[in-house]
Amino acid sequence: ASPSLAPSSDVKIELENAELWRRFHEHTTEMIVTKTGRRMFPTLRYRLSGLDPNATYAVLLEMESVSDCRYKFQNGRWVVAGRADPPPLDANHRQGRTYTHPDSPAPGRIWMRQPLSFHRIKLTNNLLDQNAHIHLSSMHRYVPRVIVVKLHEYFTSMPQVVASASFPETDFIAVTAYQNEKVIQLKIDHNPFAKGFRDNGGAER
Amino acid sequence: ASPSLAPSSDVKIELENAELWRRFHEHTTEMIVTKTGRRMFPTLRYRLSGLDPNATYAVLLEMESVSDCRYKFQNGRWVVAGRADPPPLDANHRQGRTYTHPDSPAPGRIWMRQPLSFHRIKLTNNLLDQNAHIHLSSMHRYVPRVIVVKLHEYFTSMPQVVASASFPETDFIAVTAYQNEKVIQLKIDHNPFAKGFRDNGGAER
DNA sequence: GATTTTTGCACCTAGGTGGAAATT
DNA sequence: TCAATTTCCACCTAGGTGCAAAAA
Repeated sequence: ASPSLAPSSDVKIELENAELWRRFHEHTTEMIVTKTGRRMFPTLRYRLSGLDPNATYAVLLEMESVSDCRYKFQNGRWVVAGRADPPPLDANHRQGRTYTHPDSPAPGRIWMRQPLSFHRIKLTNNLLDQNAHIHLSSMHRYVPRVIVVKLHEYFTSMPQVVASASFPETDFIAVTAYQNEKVIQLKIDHNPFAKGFRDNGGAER
Repeated sequence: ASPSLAPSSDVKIELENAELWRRFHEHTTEMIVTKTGRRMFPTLRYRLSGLDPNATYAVLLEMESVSDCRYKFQNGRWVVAGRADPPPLDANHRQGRTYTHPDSPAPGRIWMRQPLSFHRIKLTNNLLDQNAHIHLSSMHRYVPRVIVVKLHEYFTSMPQVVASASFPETDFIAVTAYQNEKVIQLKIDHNPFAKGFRDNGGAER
């Protein structure tokens, strides 16, 4: 139970709130993208272990394209609708799908102390957006990959990827408006910011 | 007007919102300290120039004790009330008066791009507070000092202080409740969060 | 037409104010 | 009694929701 110095191969990444993600995944998760950037719900939360408590790490999140297809929602189901659009490039000629966790860089001890949350991450469909948001194409599928990078005395030698993981239940389709009512209901039921849309259901008061 | 590579001695630190600070200073600035931590108003805002755009820096803020005295507010004035209490030590046996700007470490280019703000800093009188707040003693005087540290390849050699500055107009007395009505009025008039206490003054509704 | 995107909104969460009363 | 501190509060700022209508 006490933390120990482990070789890189023992670095472990776990999805903290996997159960909630599975409830969405069951109905095909949708995430809103907007011009100004929209947070994800559920939030991506991971637990790290096996890091060197005193070494310095950065943690990245990358949105990986899951298929070569474009999708549409038809007759209550998501179906393929042709080949994927080519990934658009931003002003810096990059795909802009990588996000650095704001606590980076930090010692392993800090990363392992408590689950790390990507709640501040924002998804956008606006290529001109410069606010470090993640650029995605609507109606395309993605899966988040978390990447742990060890920094060797910062810049003296190349950073080294010591672990990376993507969880199938966190796969989602980017949309500009929700398509599936079941997904909407799960968002309303579980996201505190959507409380205003909940039925009060019971005989309270 | 174009940024240039300057030797450390040309690093410049300016107080961004000096005029507002002077209006408070005129009446002796007071800052509230609480158990849970209270923000400062006015906010400390500085402008940096003359850094190496590509070198890595951290920016710190330290609260320096200004006098050996304890103060009290009597007959509408701040007067000396004996010798200062010894600075209490926190659980880590440190005075806990240094705050690292959350953007640290970052390249000089980033620090110079826009004024840097310490609006998230919180003052506390609670020694058990572990939330990286600044510990101060009520009824004592302090002046904030901003310190720019150059990080040489992170940990390979000692960090080097390349500049530091404290501005007399940012001097203040820590209090648990405001003493001077003029200071209260300036806070209410200028802090957006205190808008609820403003007289609507005009003939509006 | 039909589908996809944008905009403005009421309704929330989250948390920063000084006042006033209670406490130390 | 007095001075200093703590607690709770109404009233704000700031910004995250899905909805509905409008626009593309």
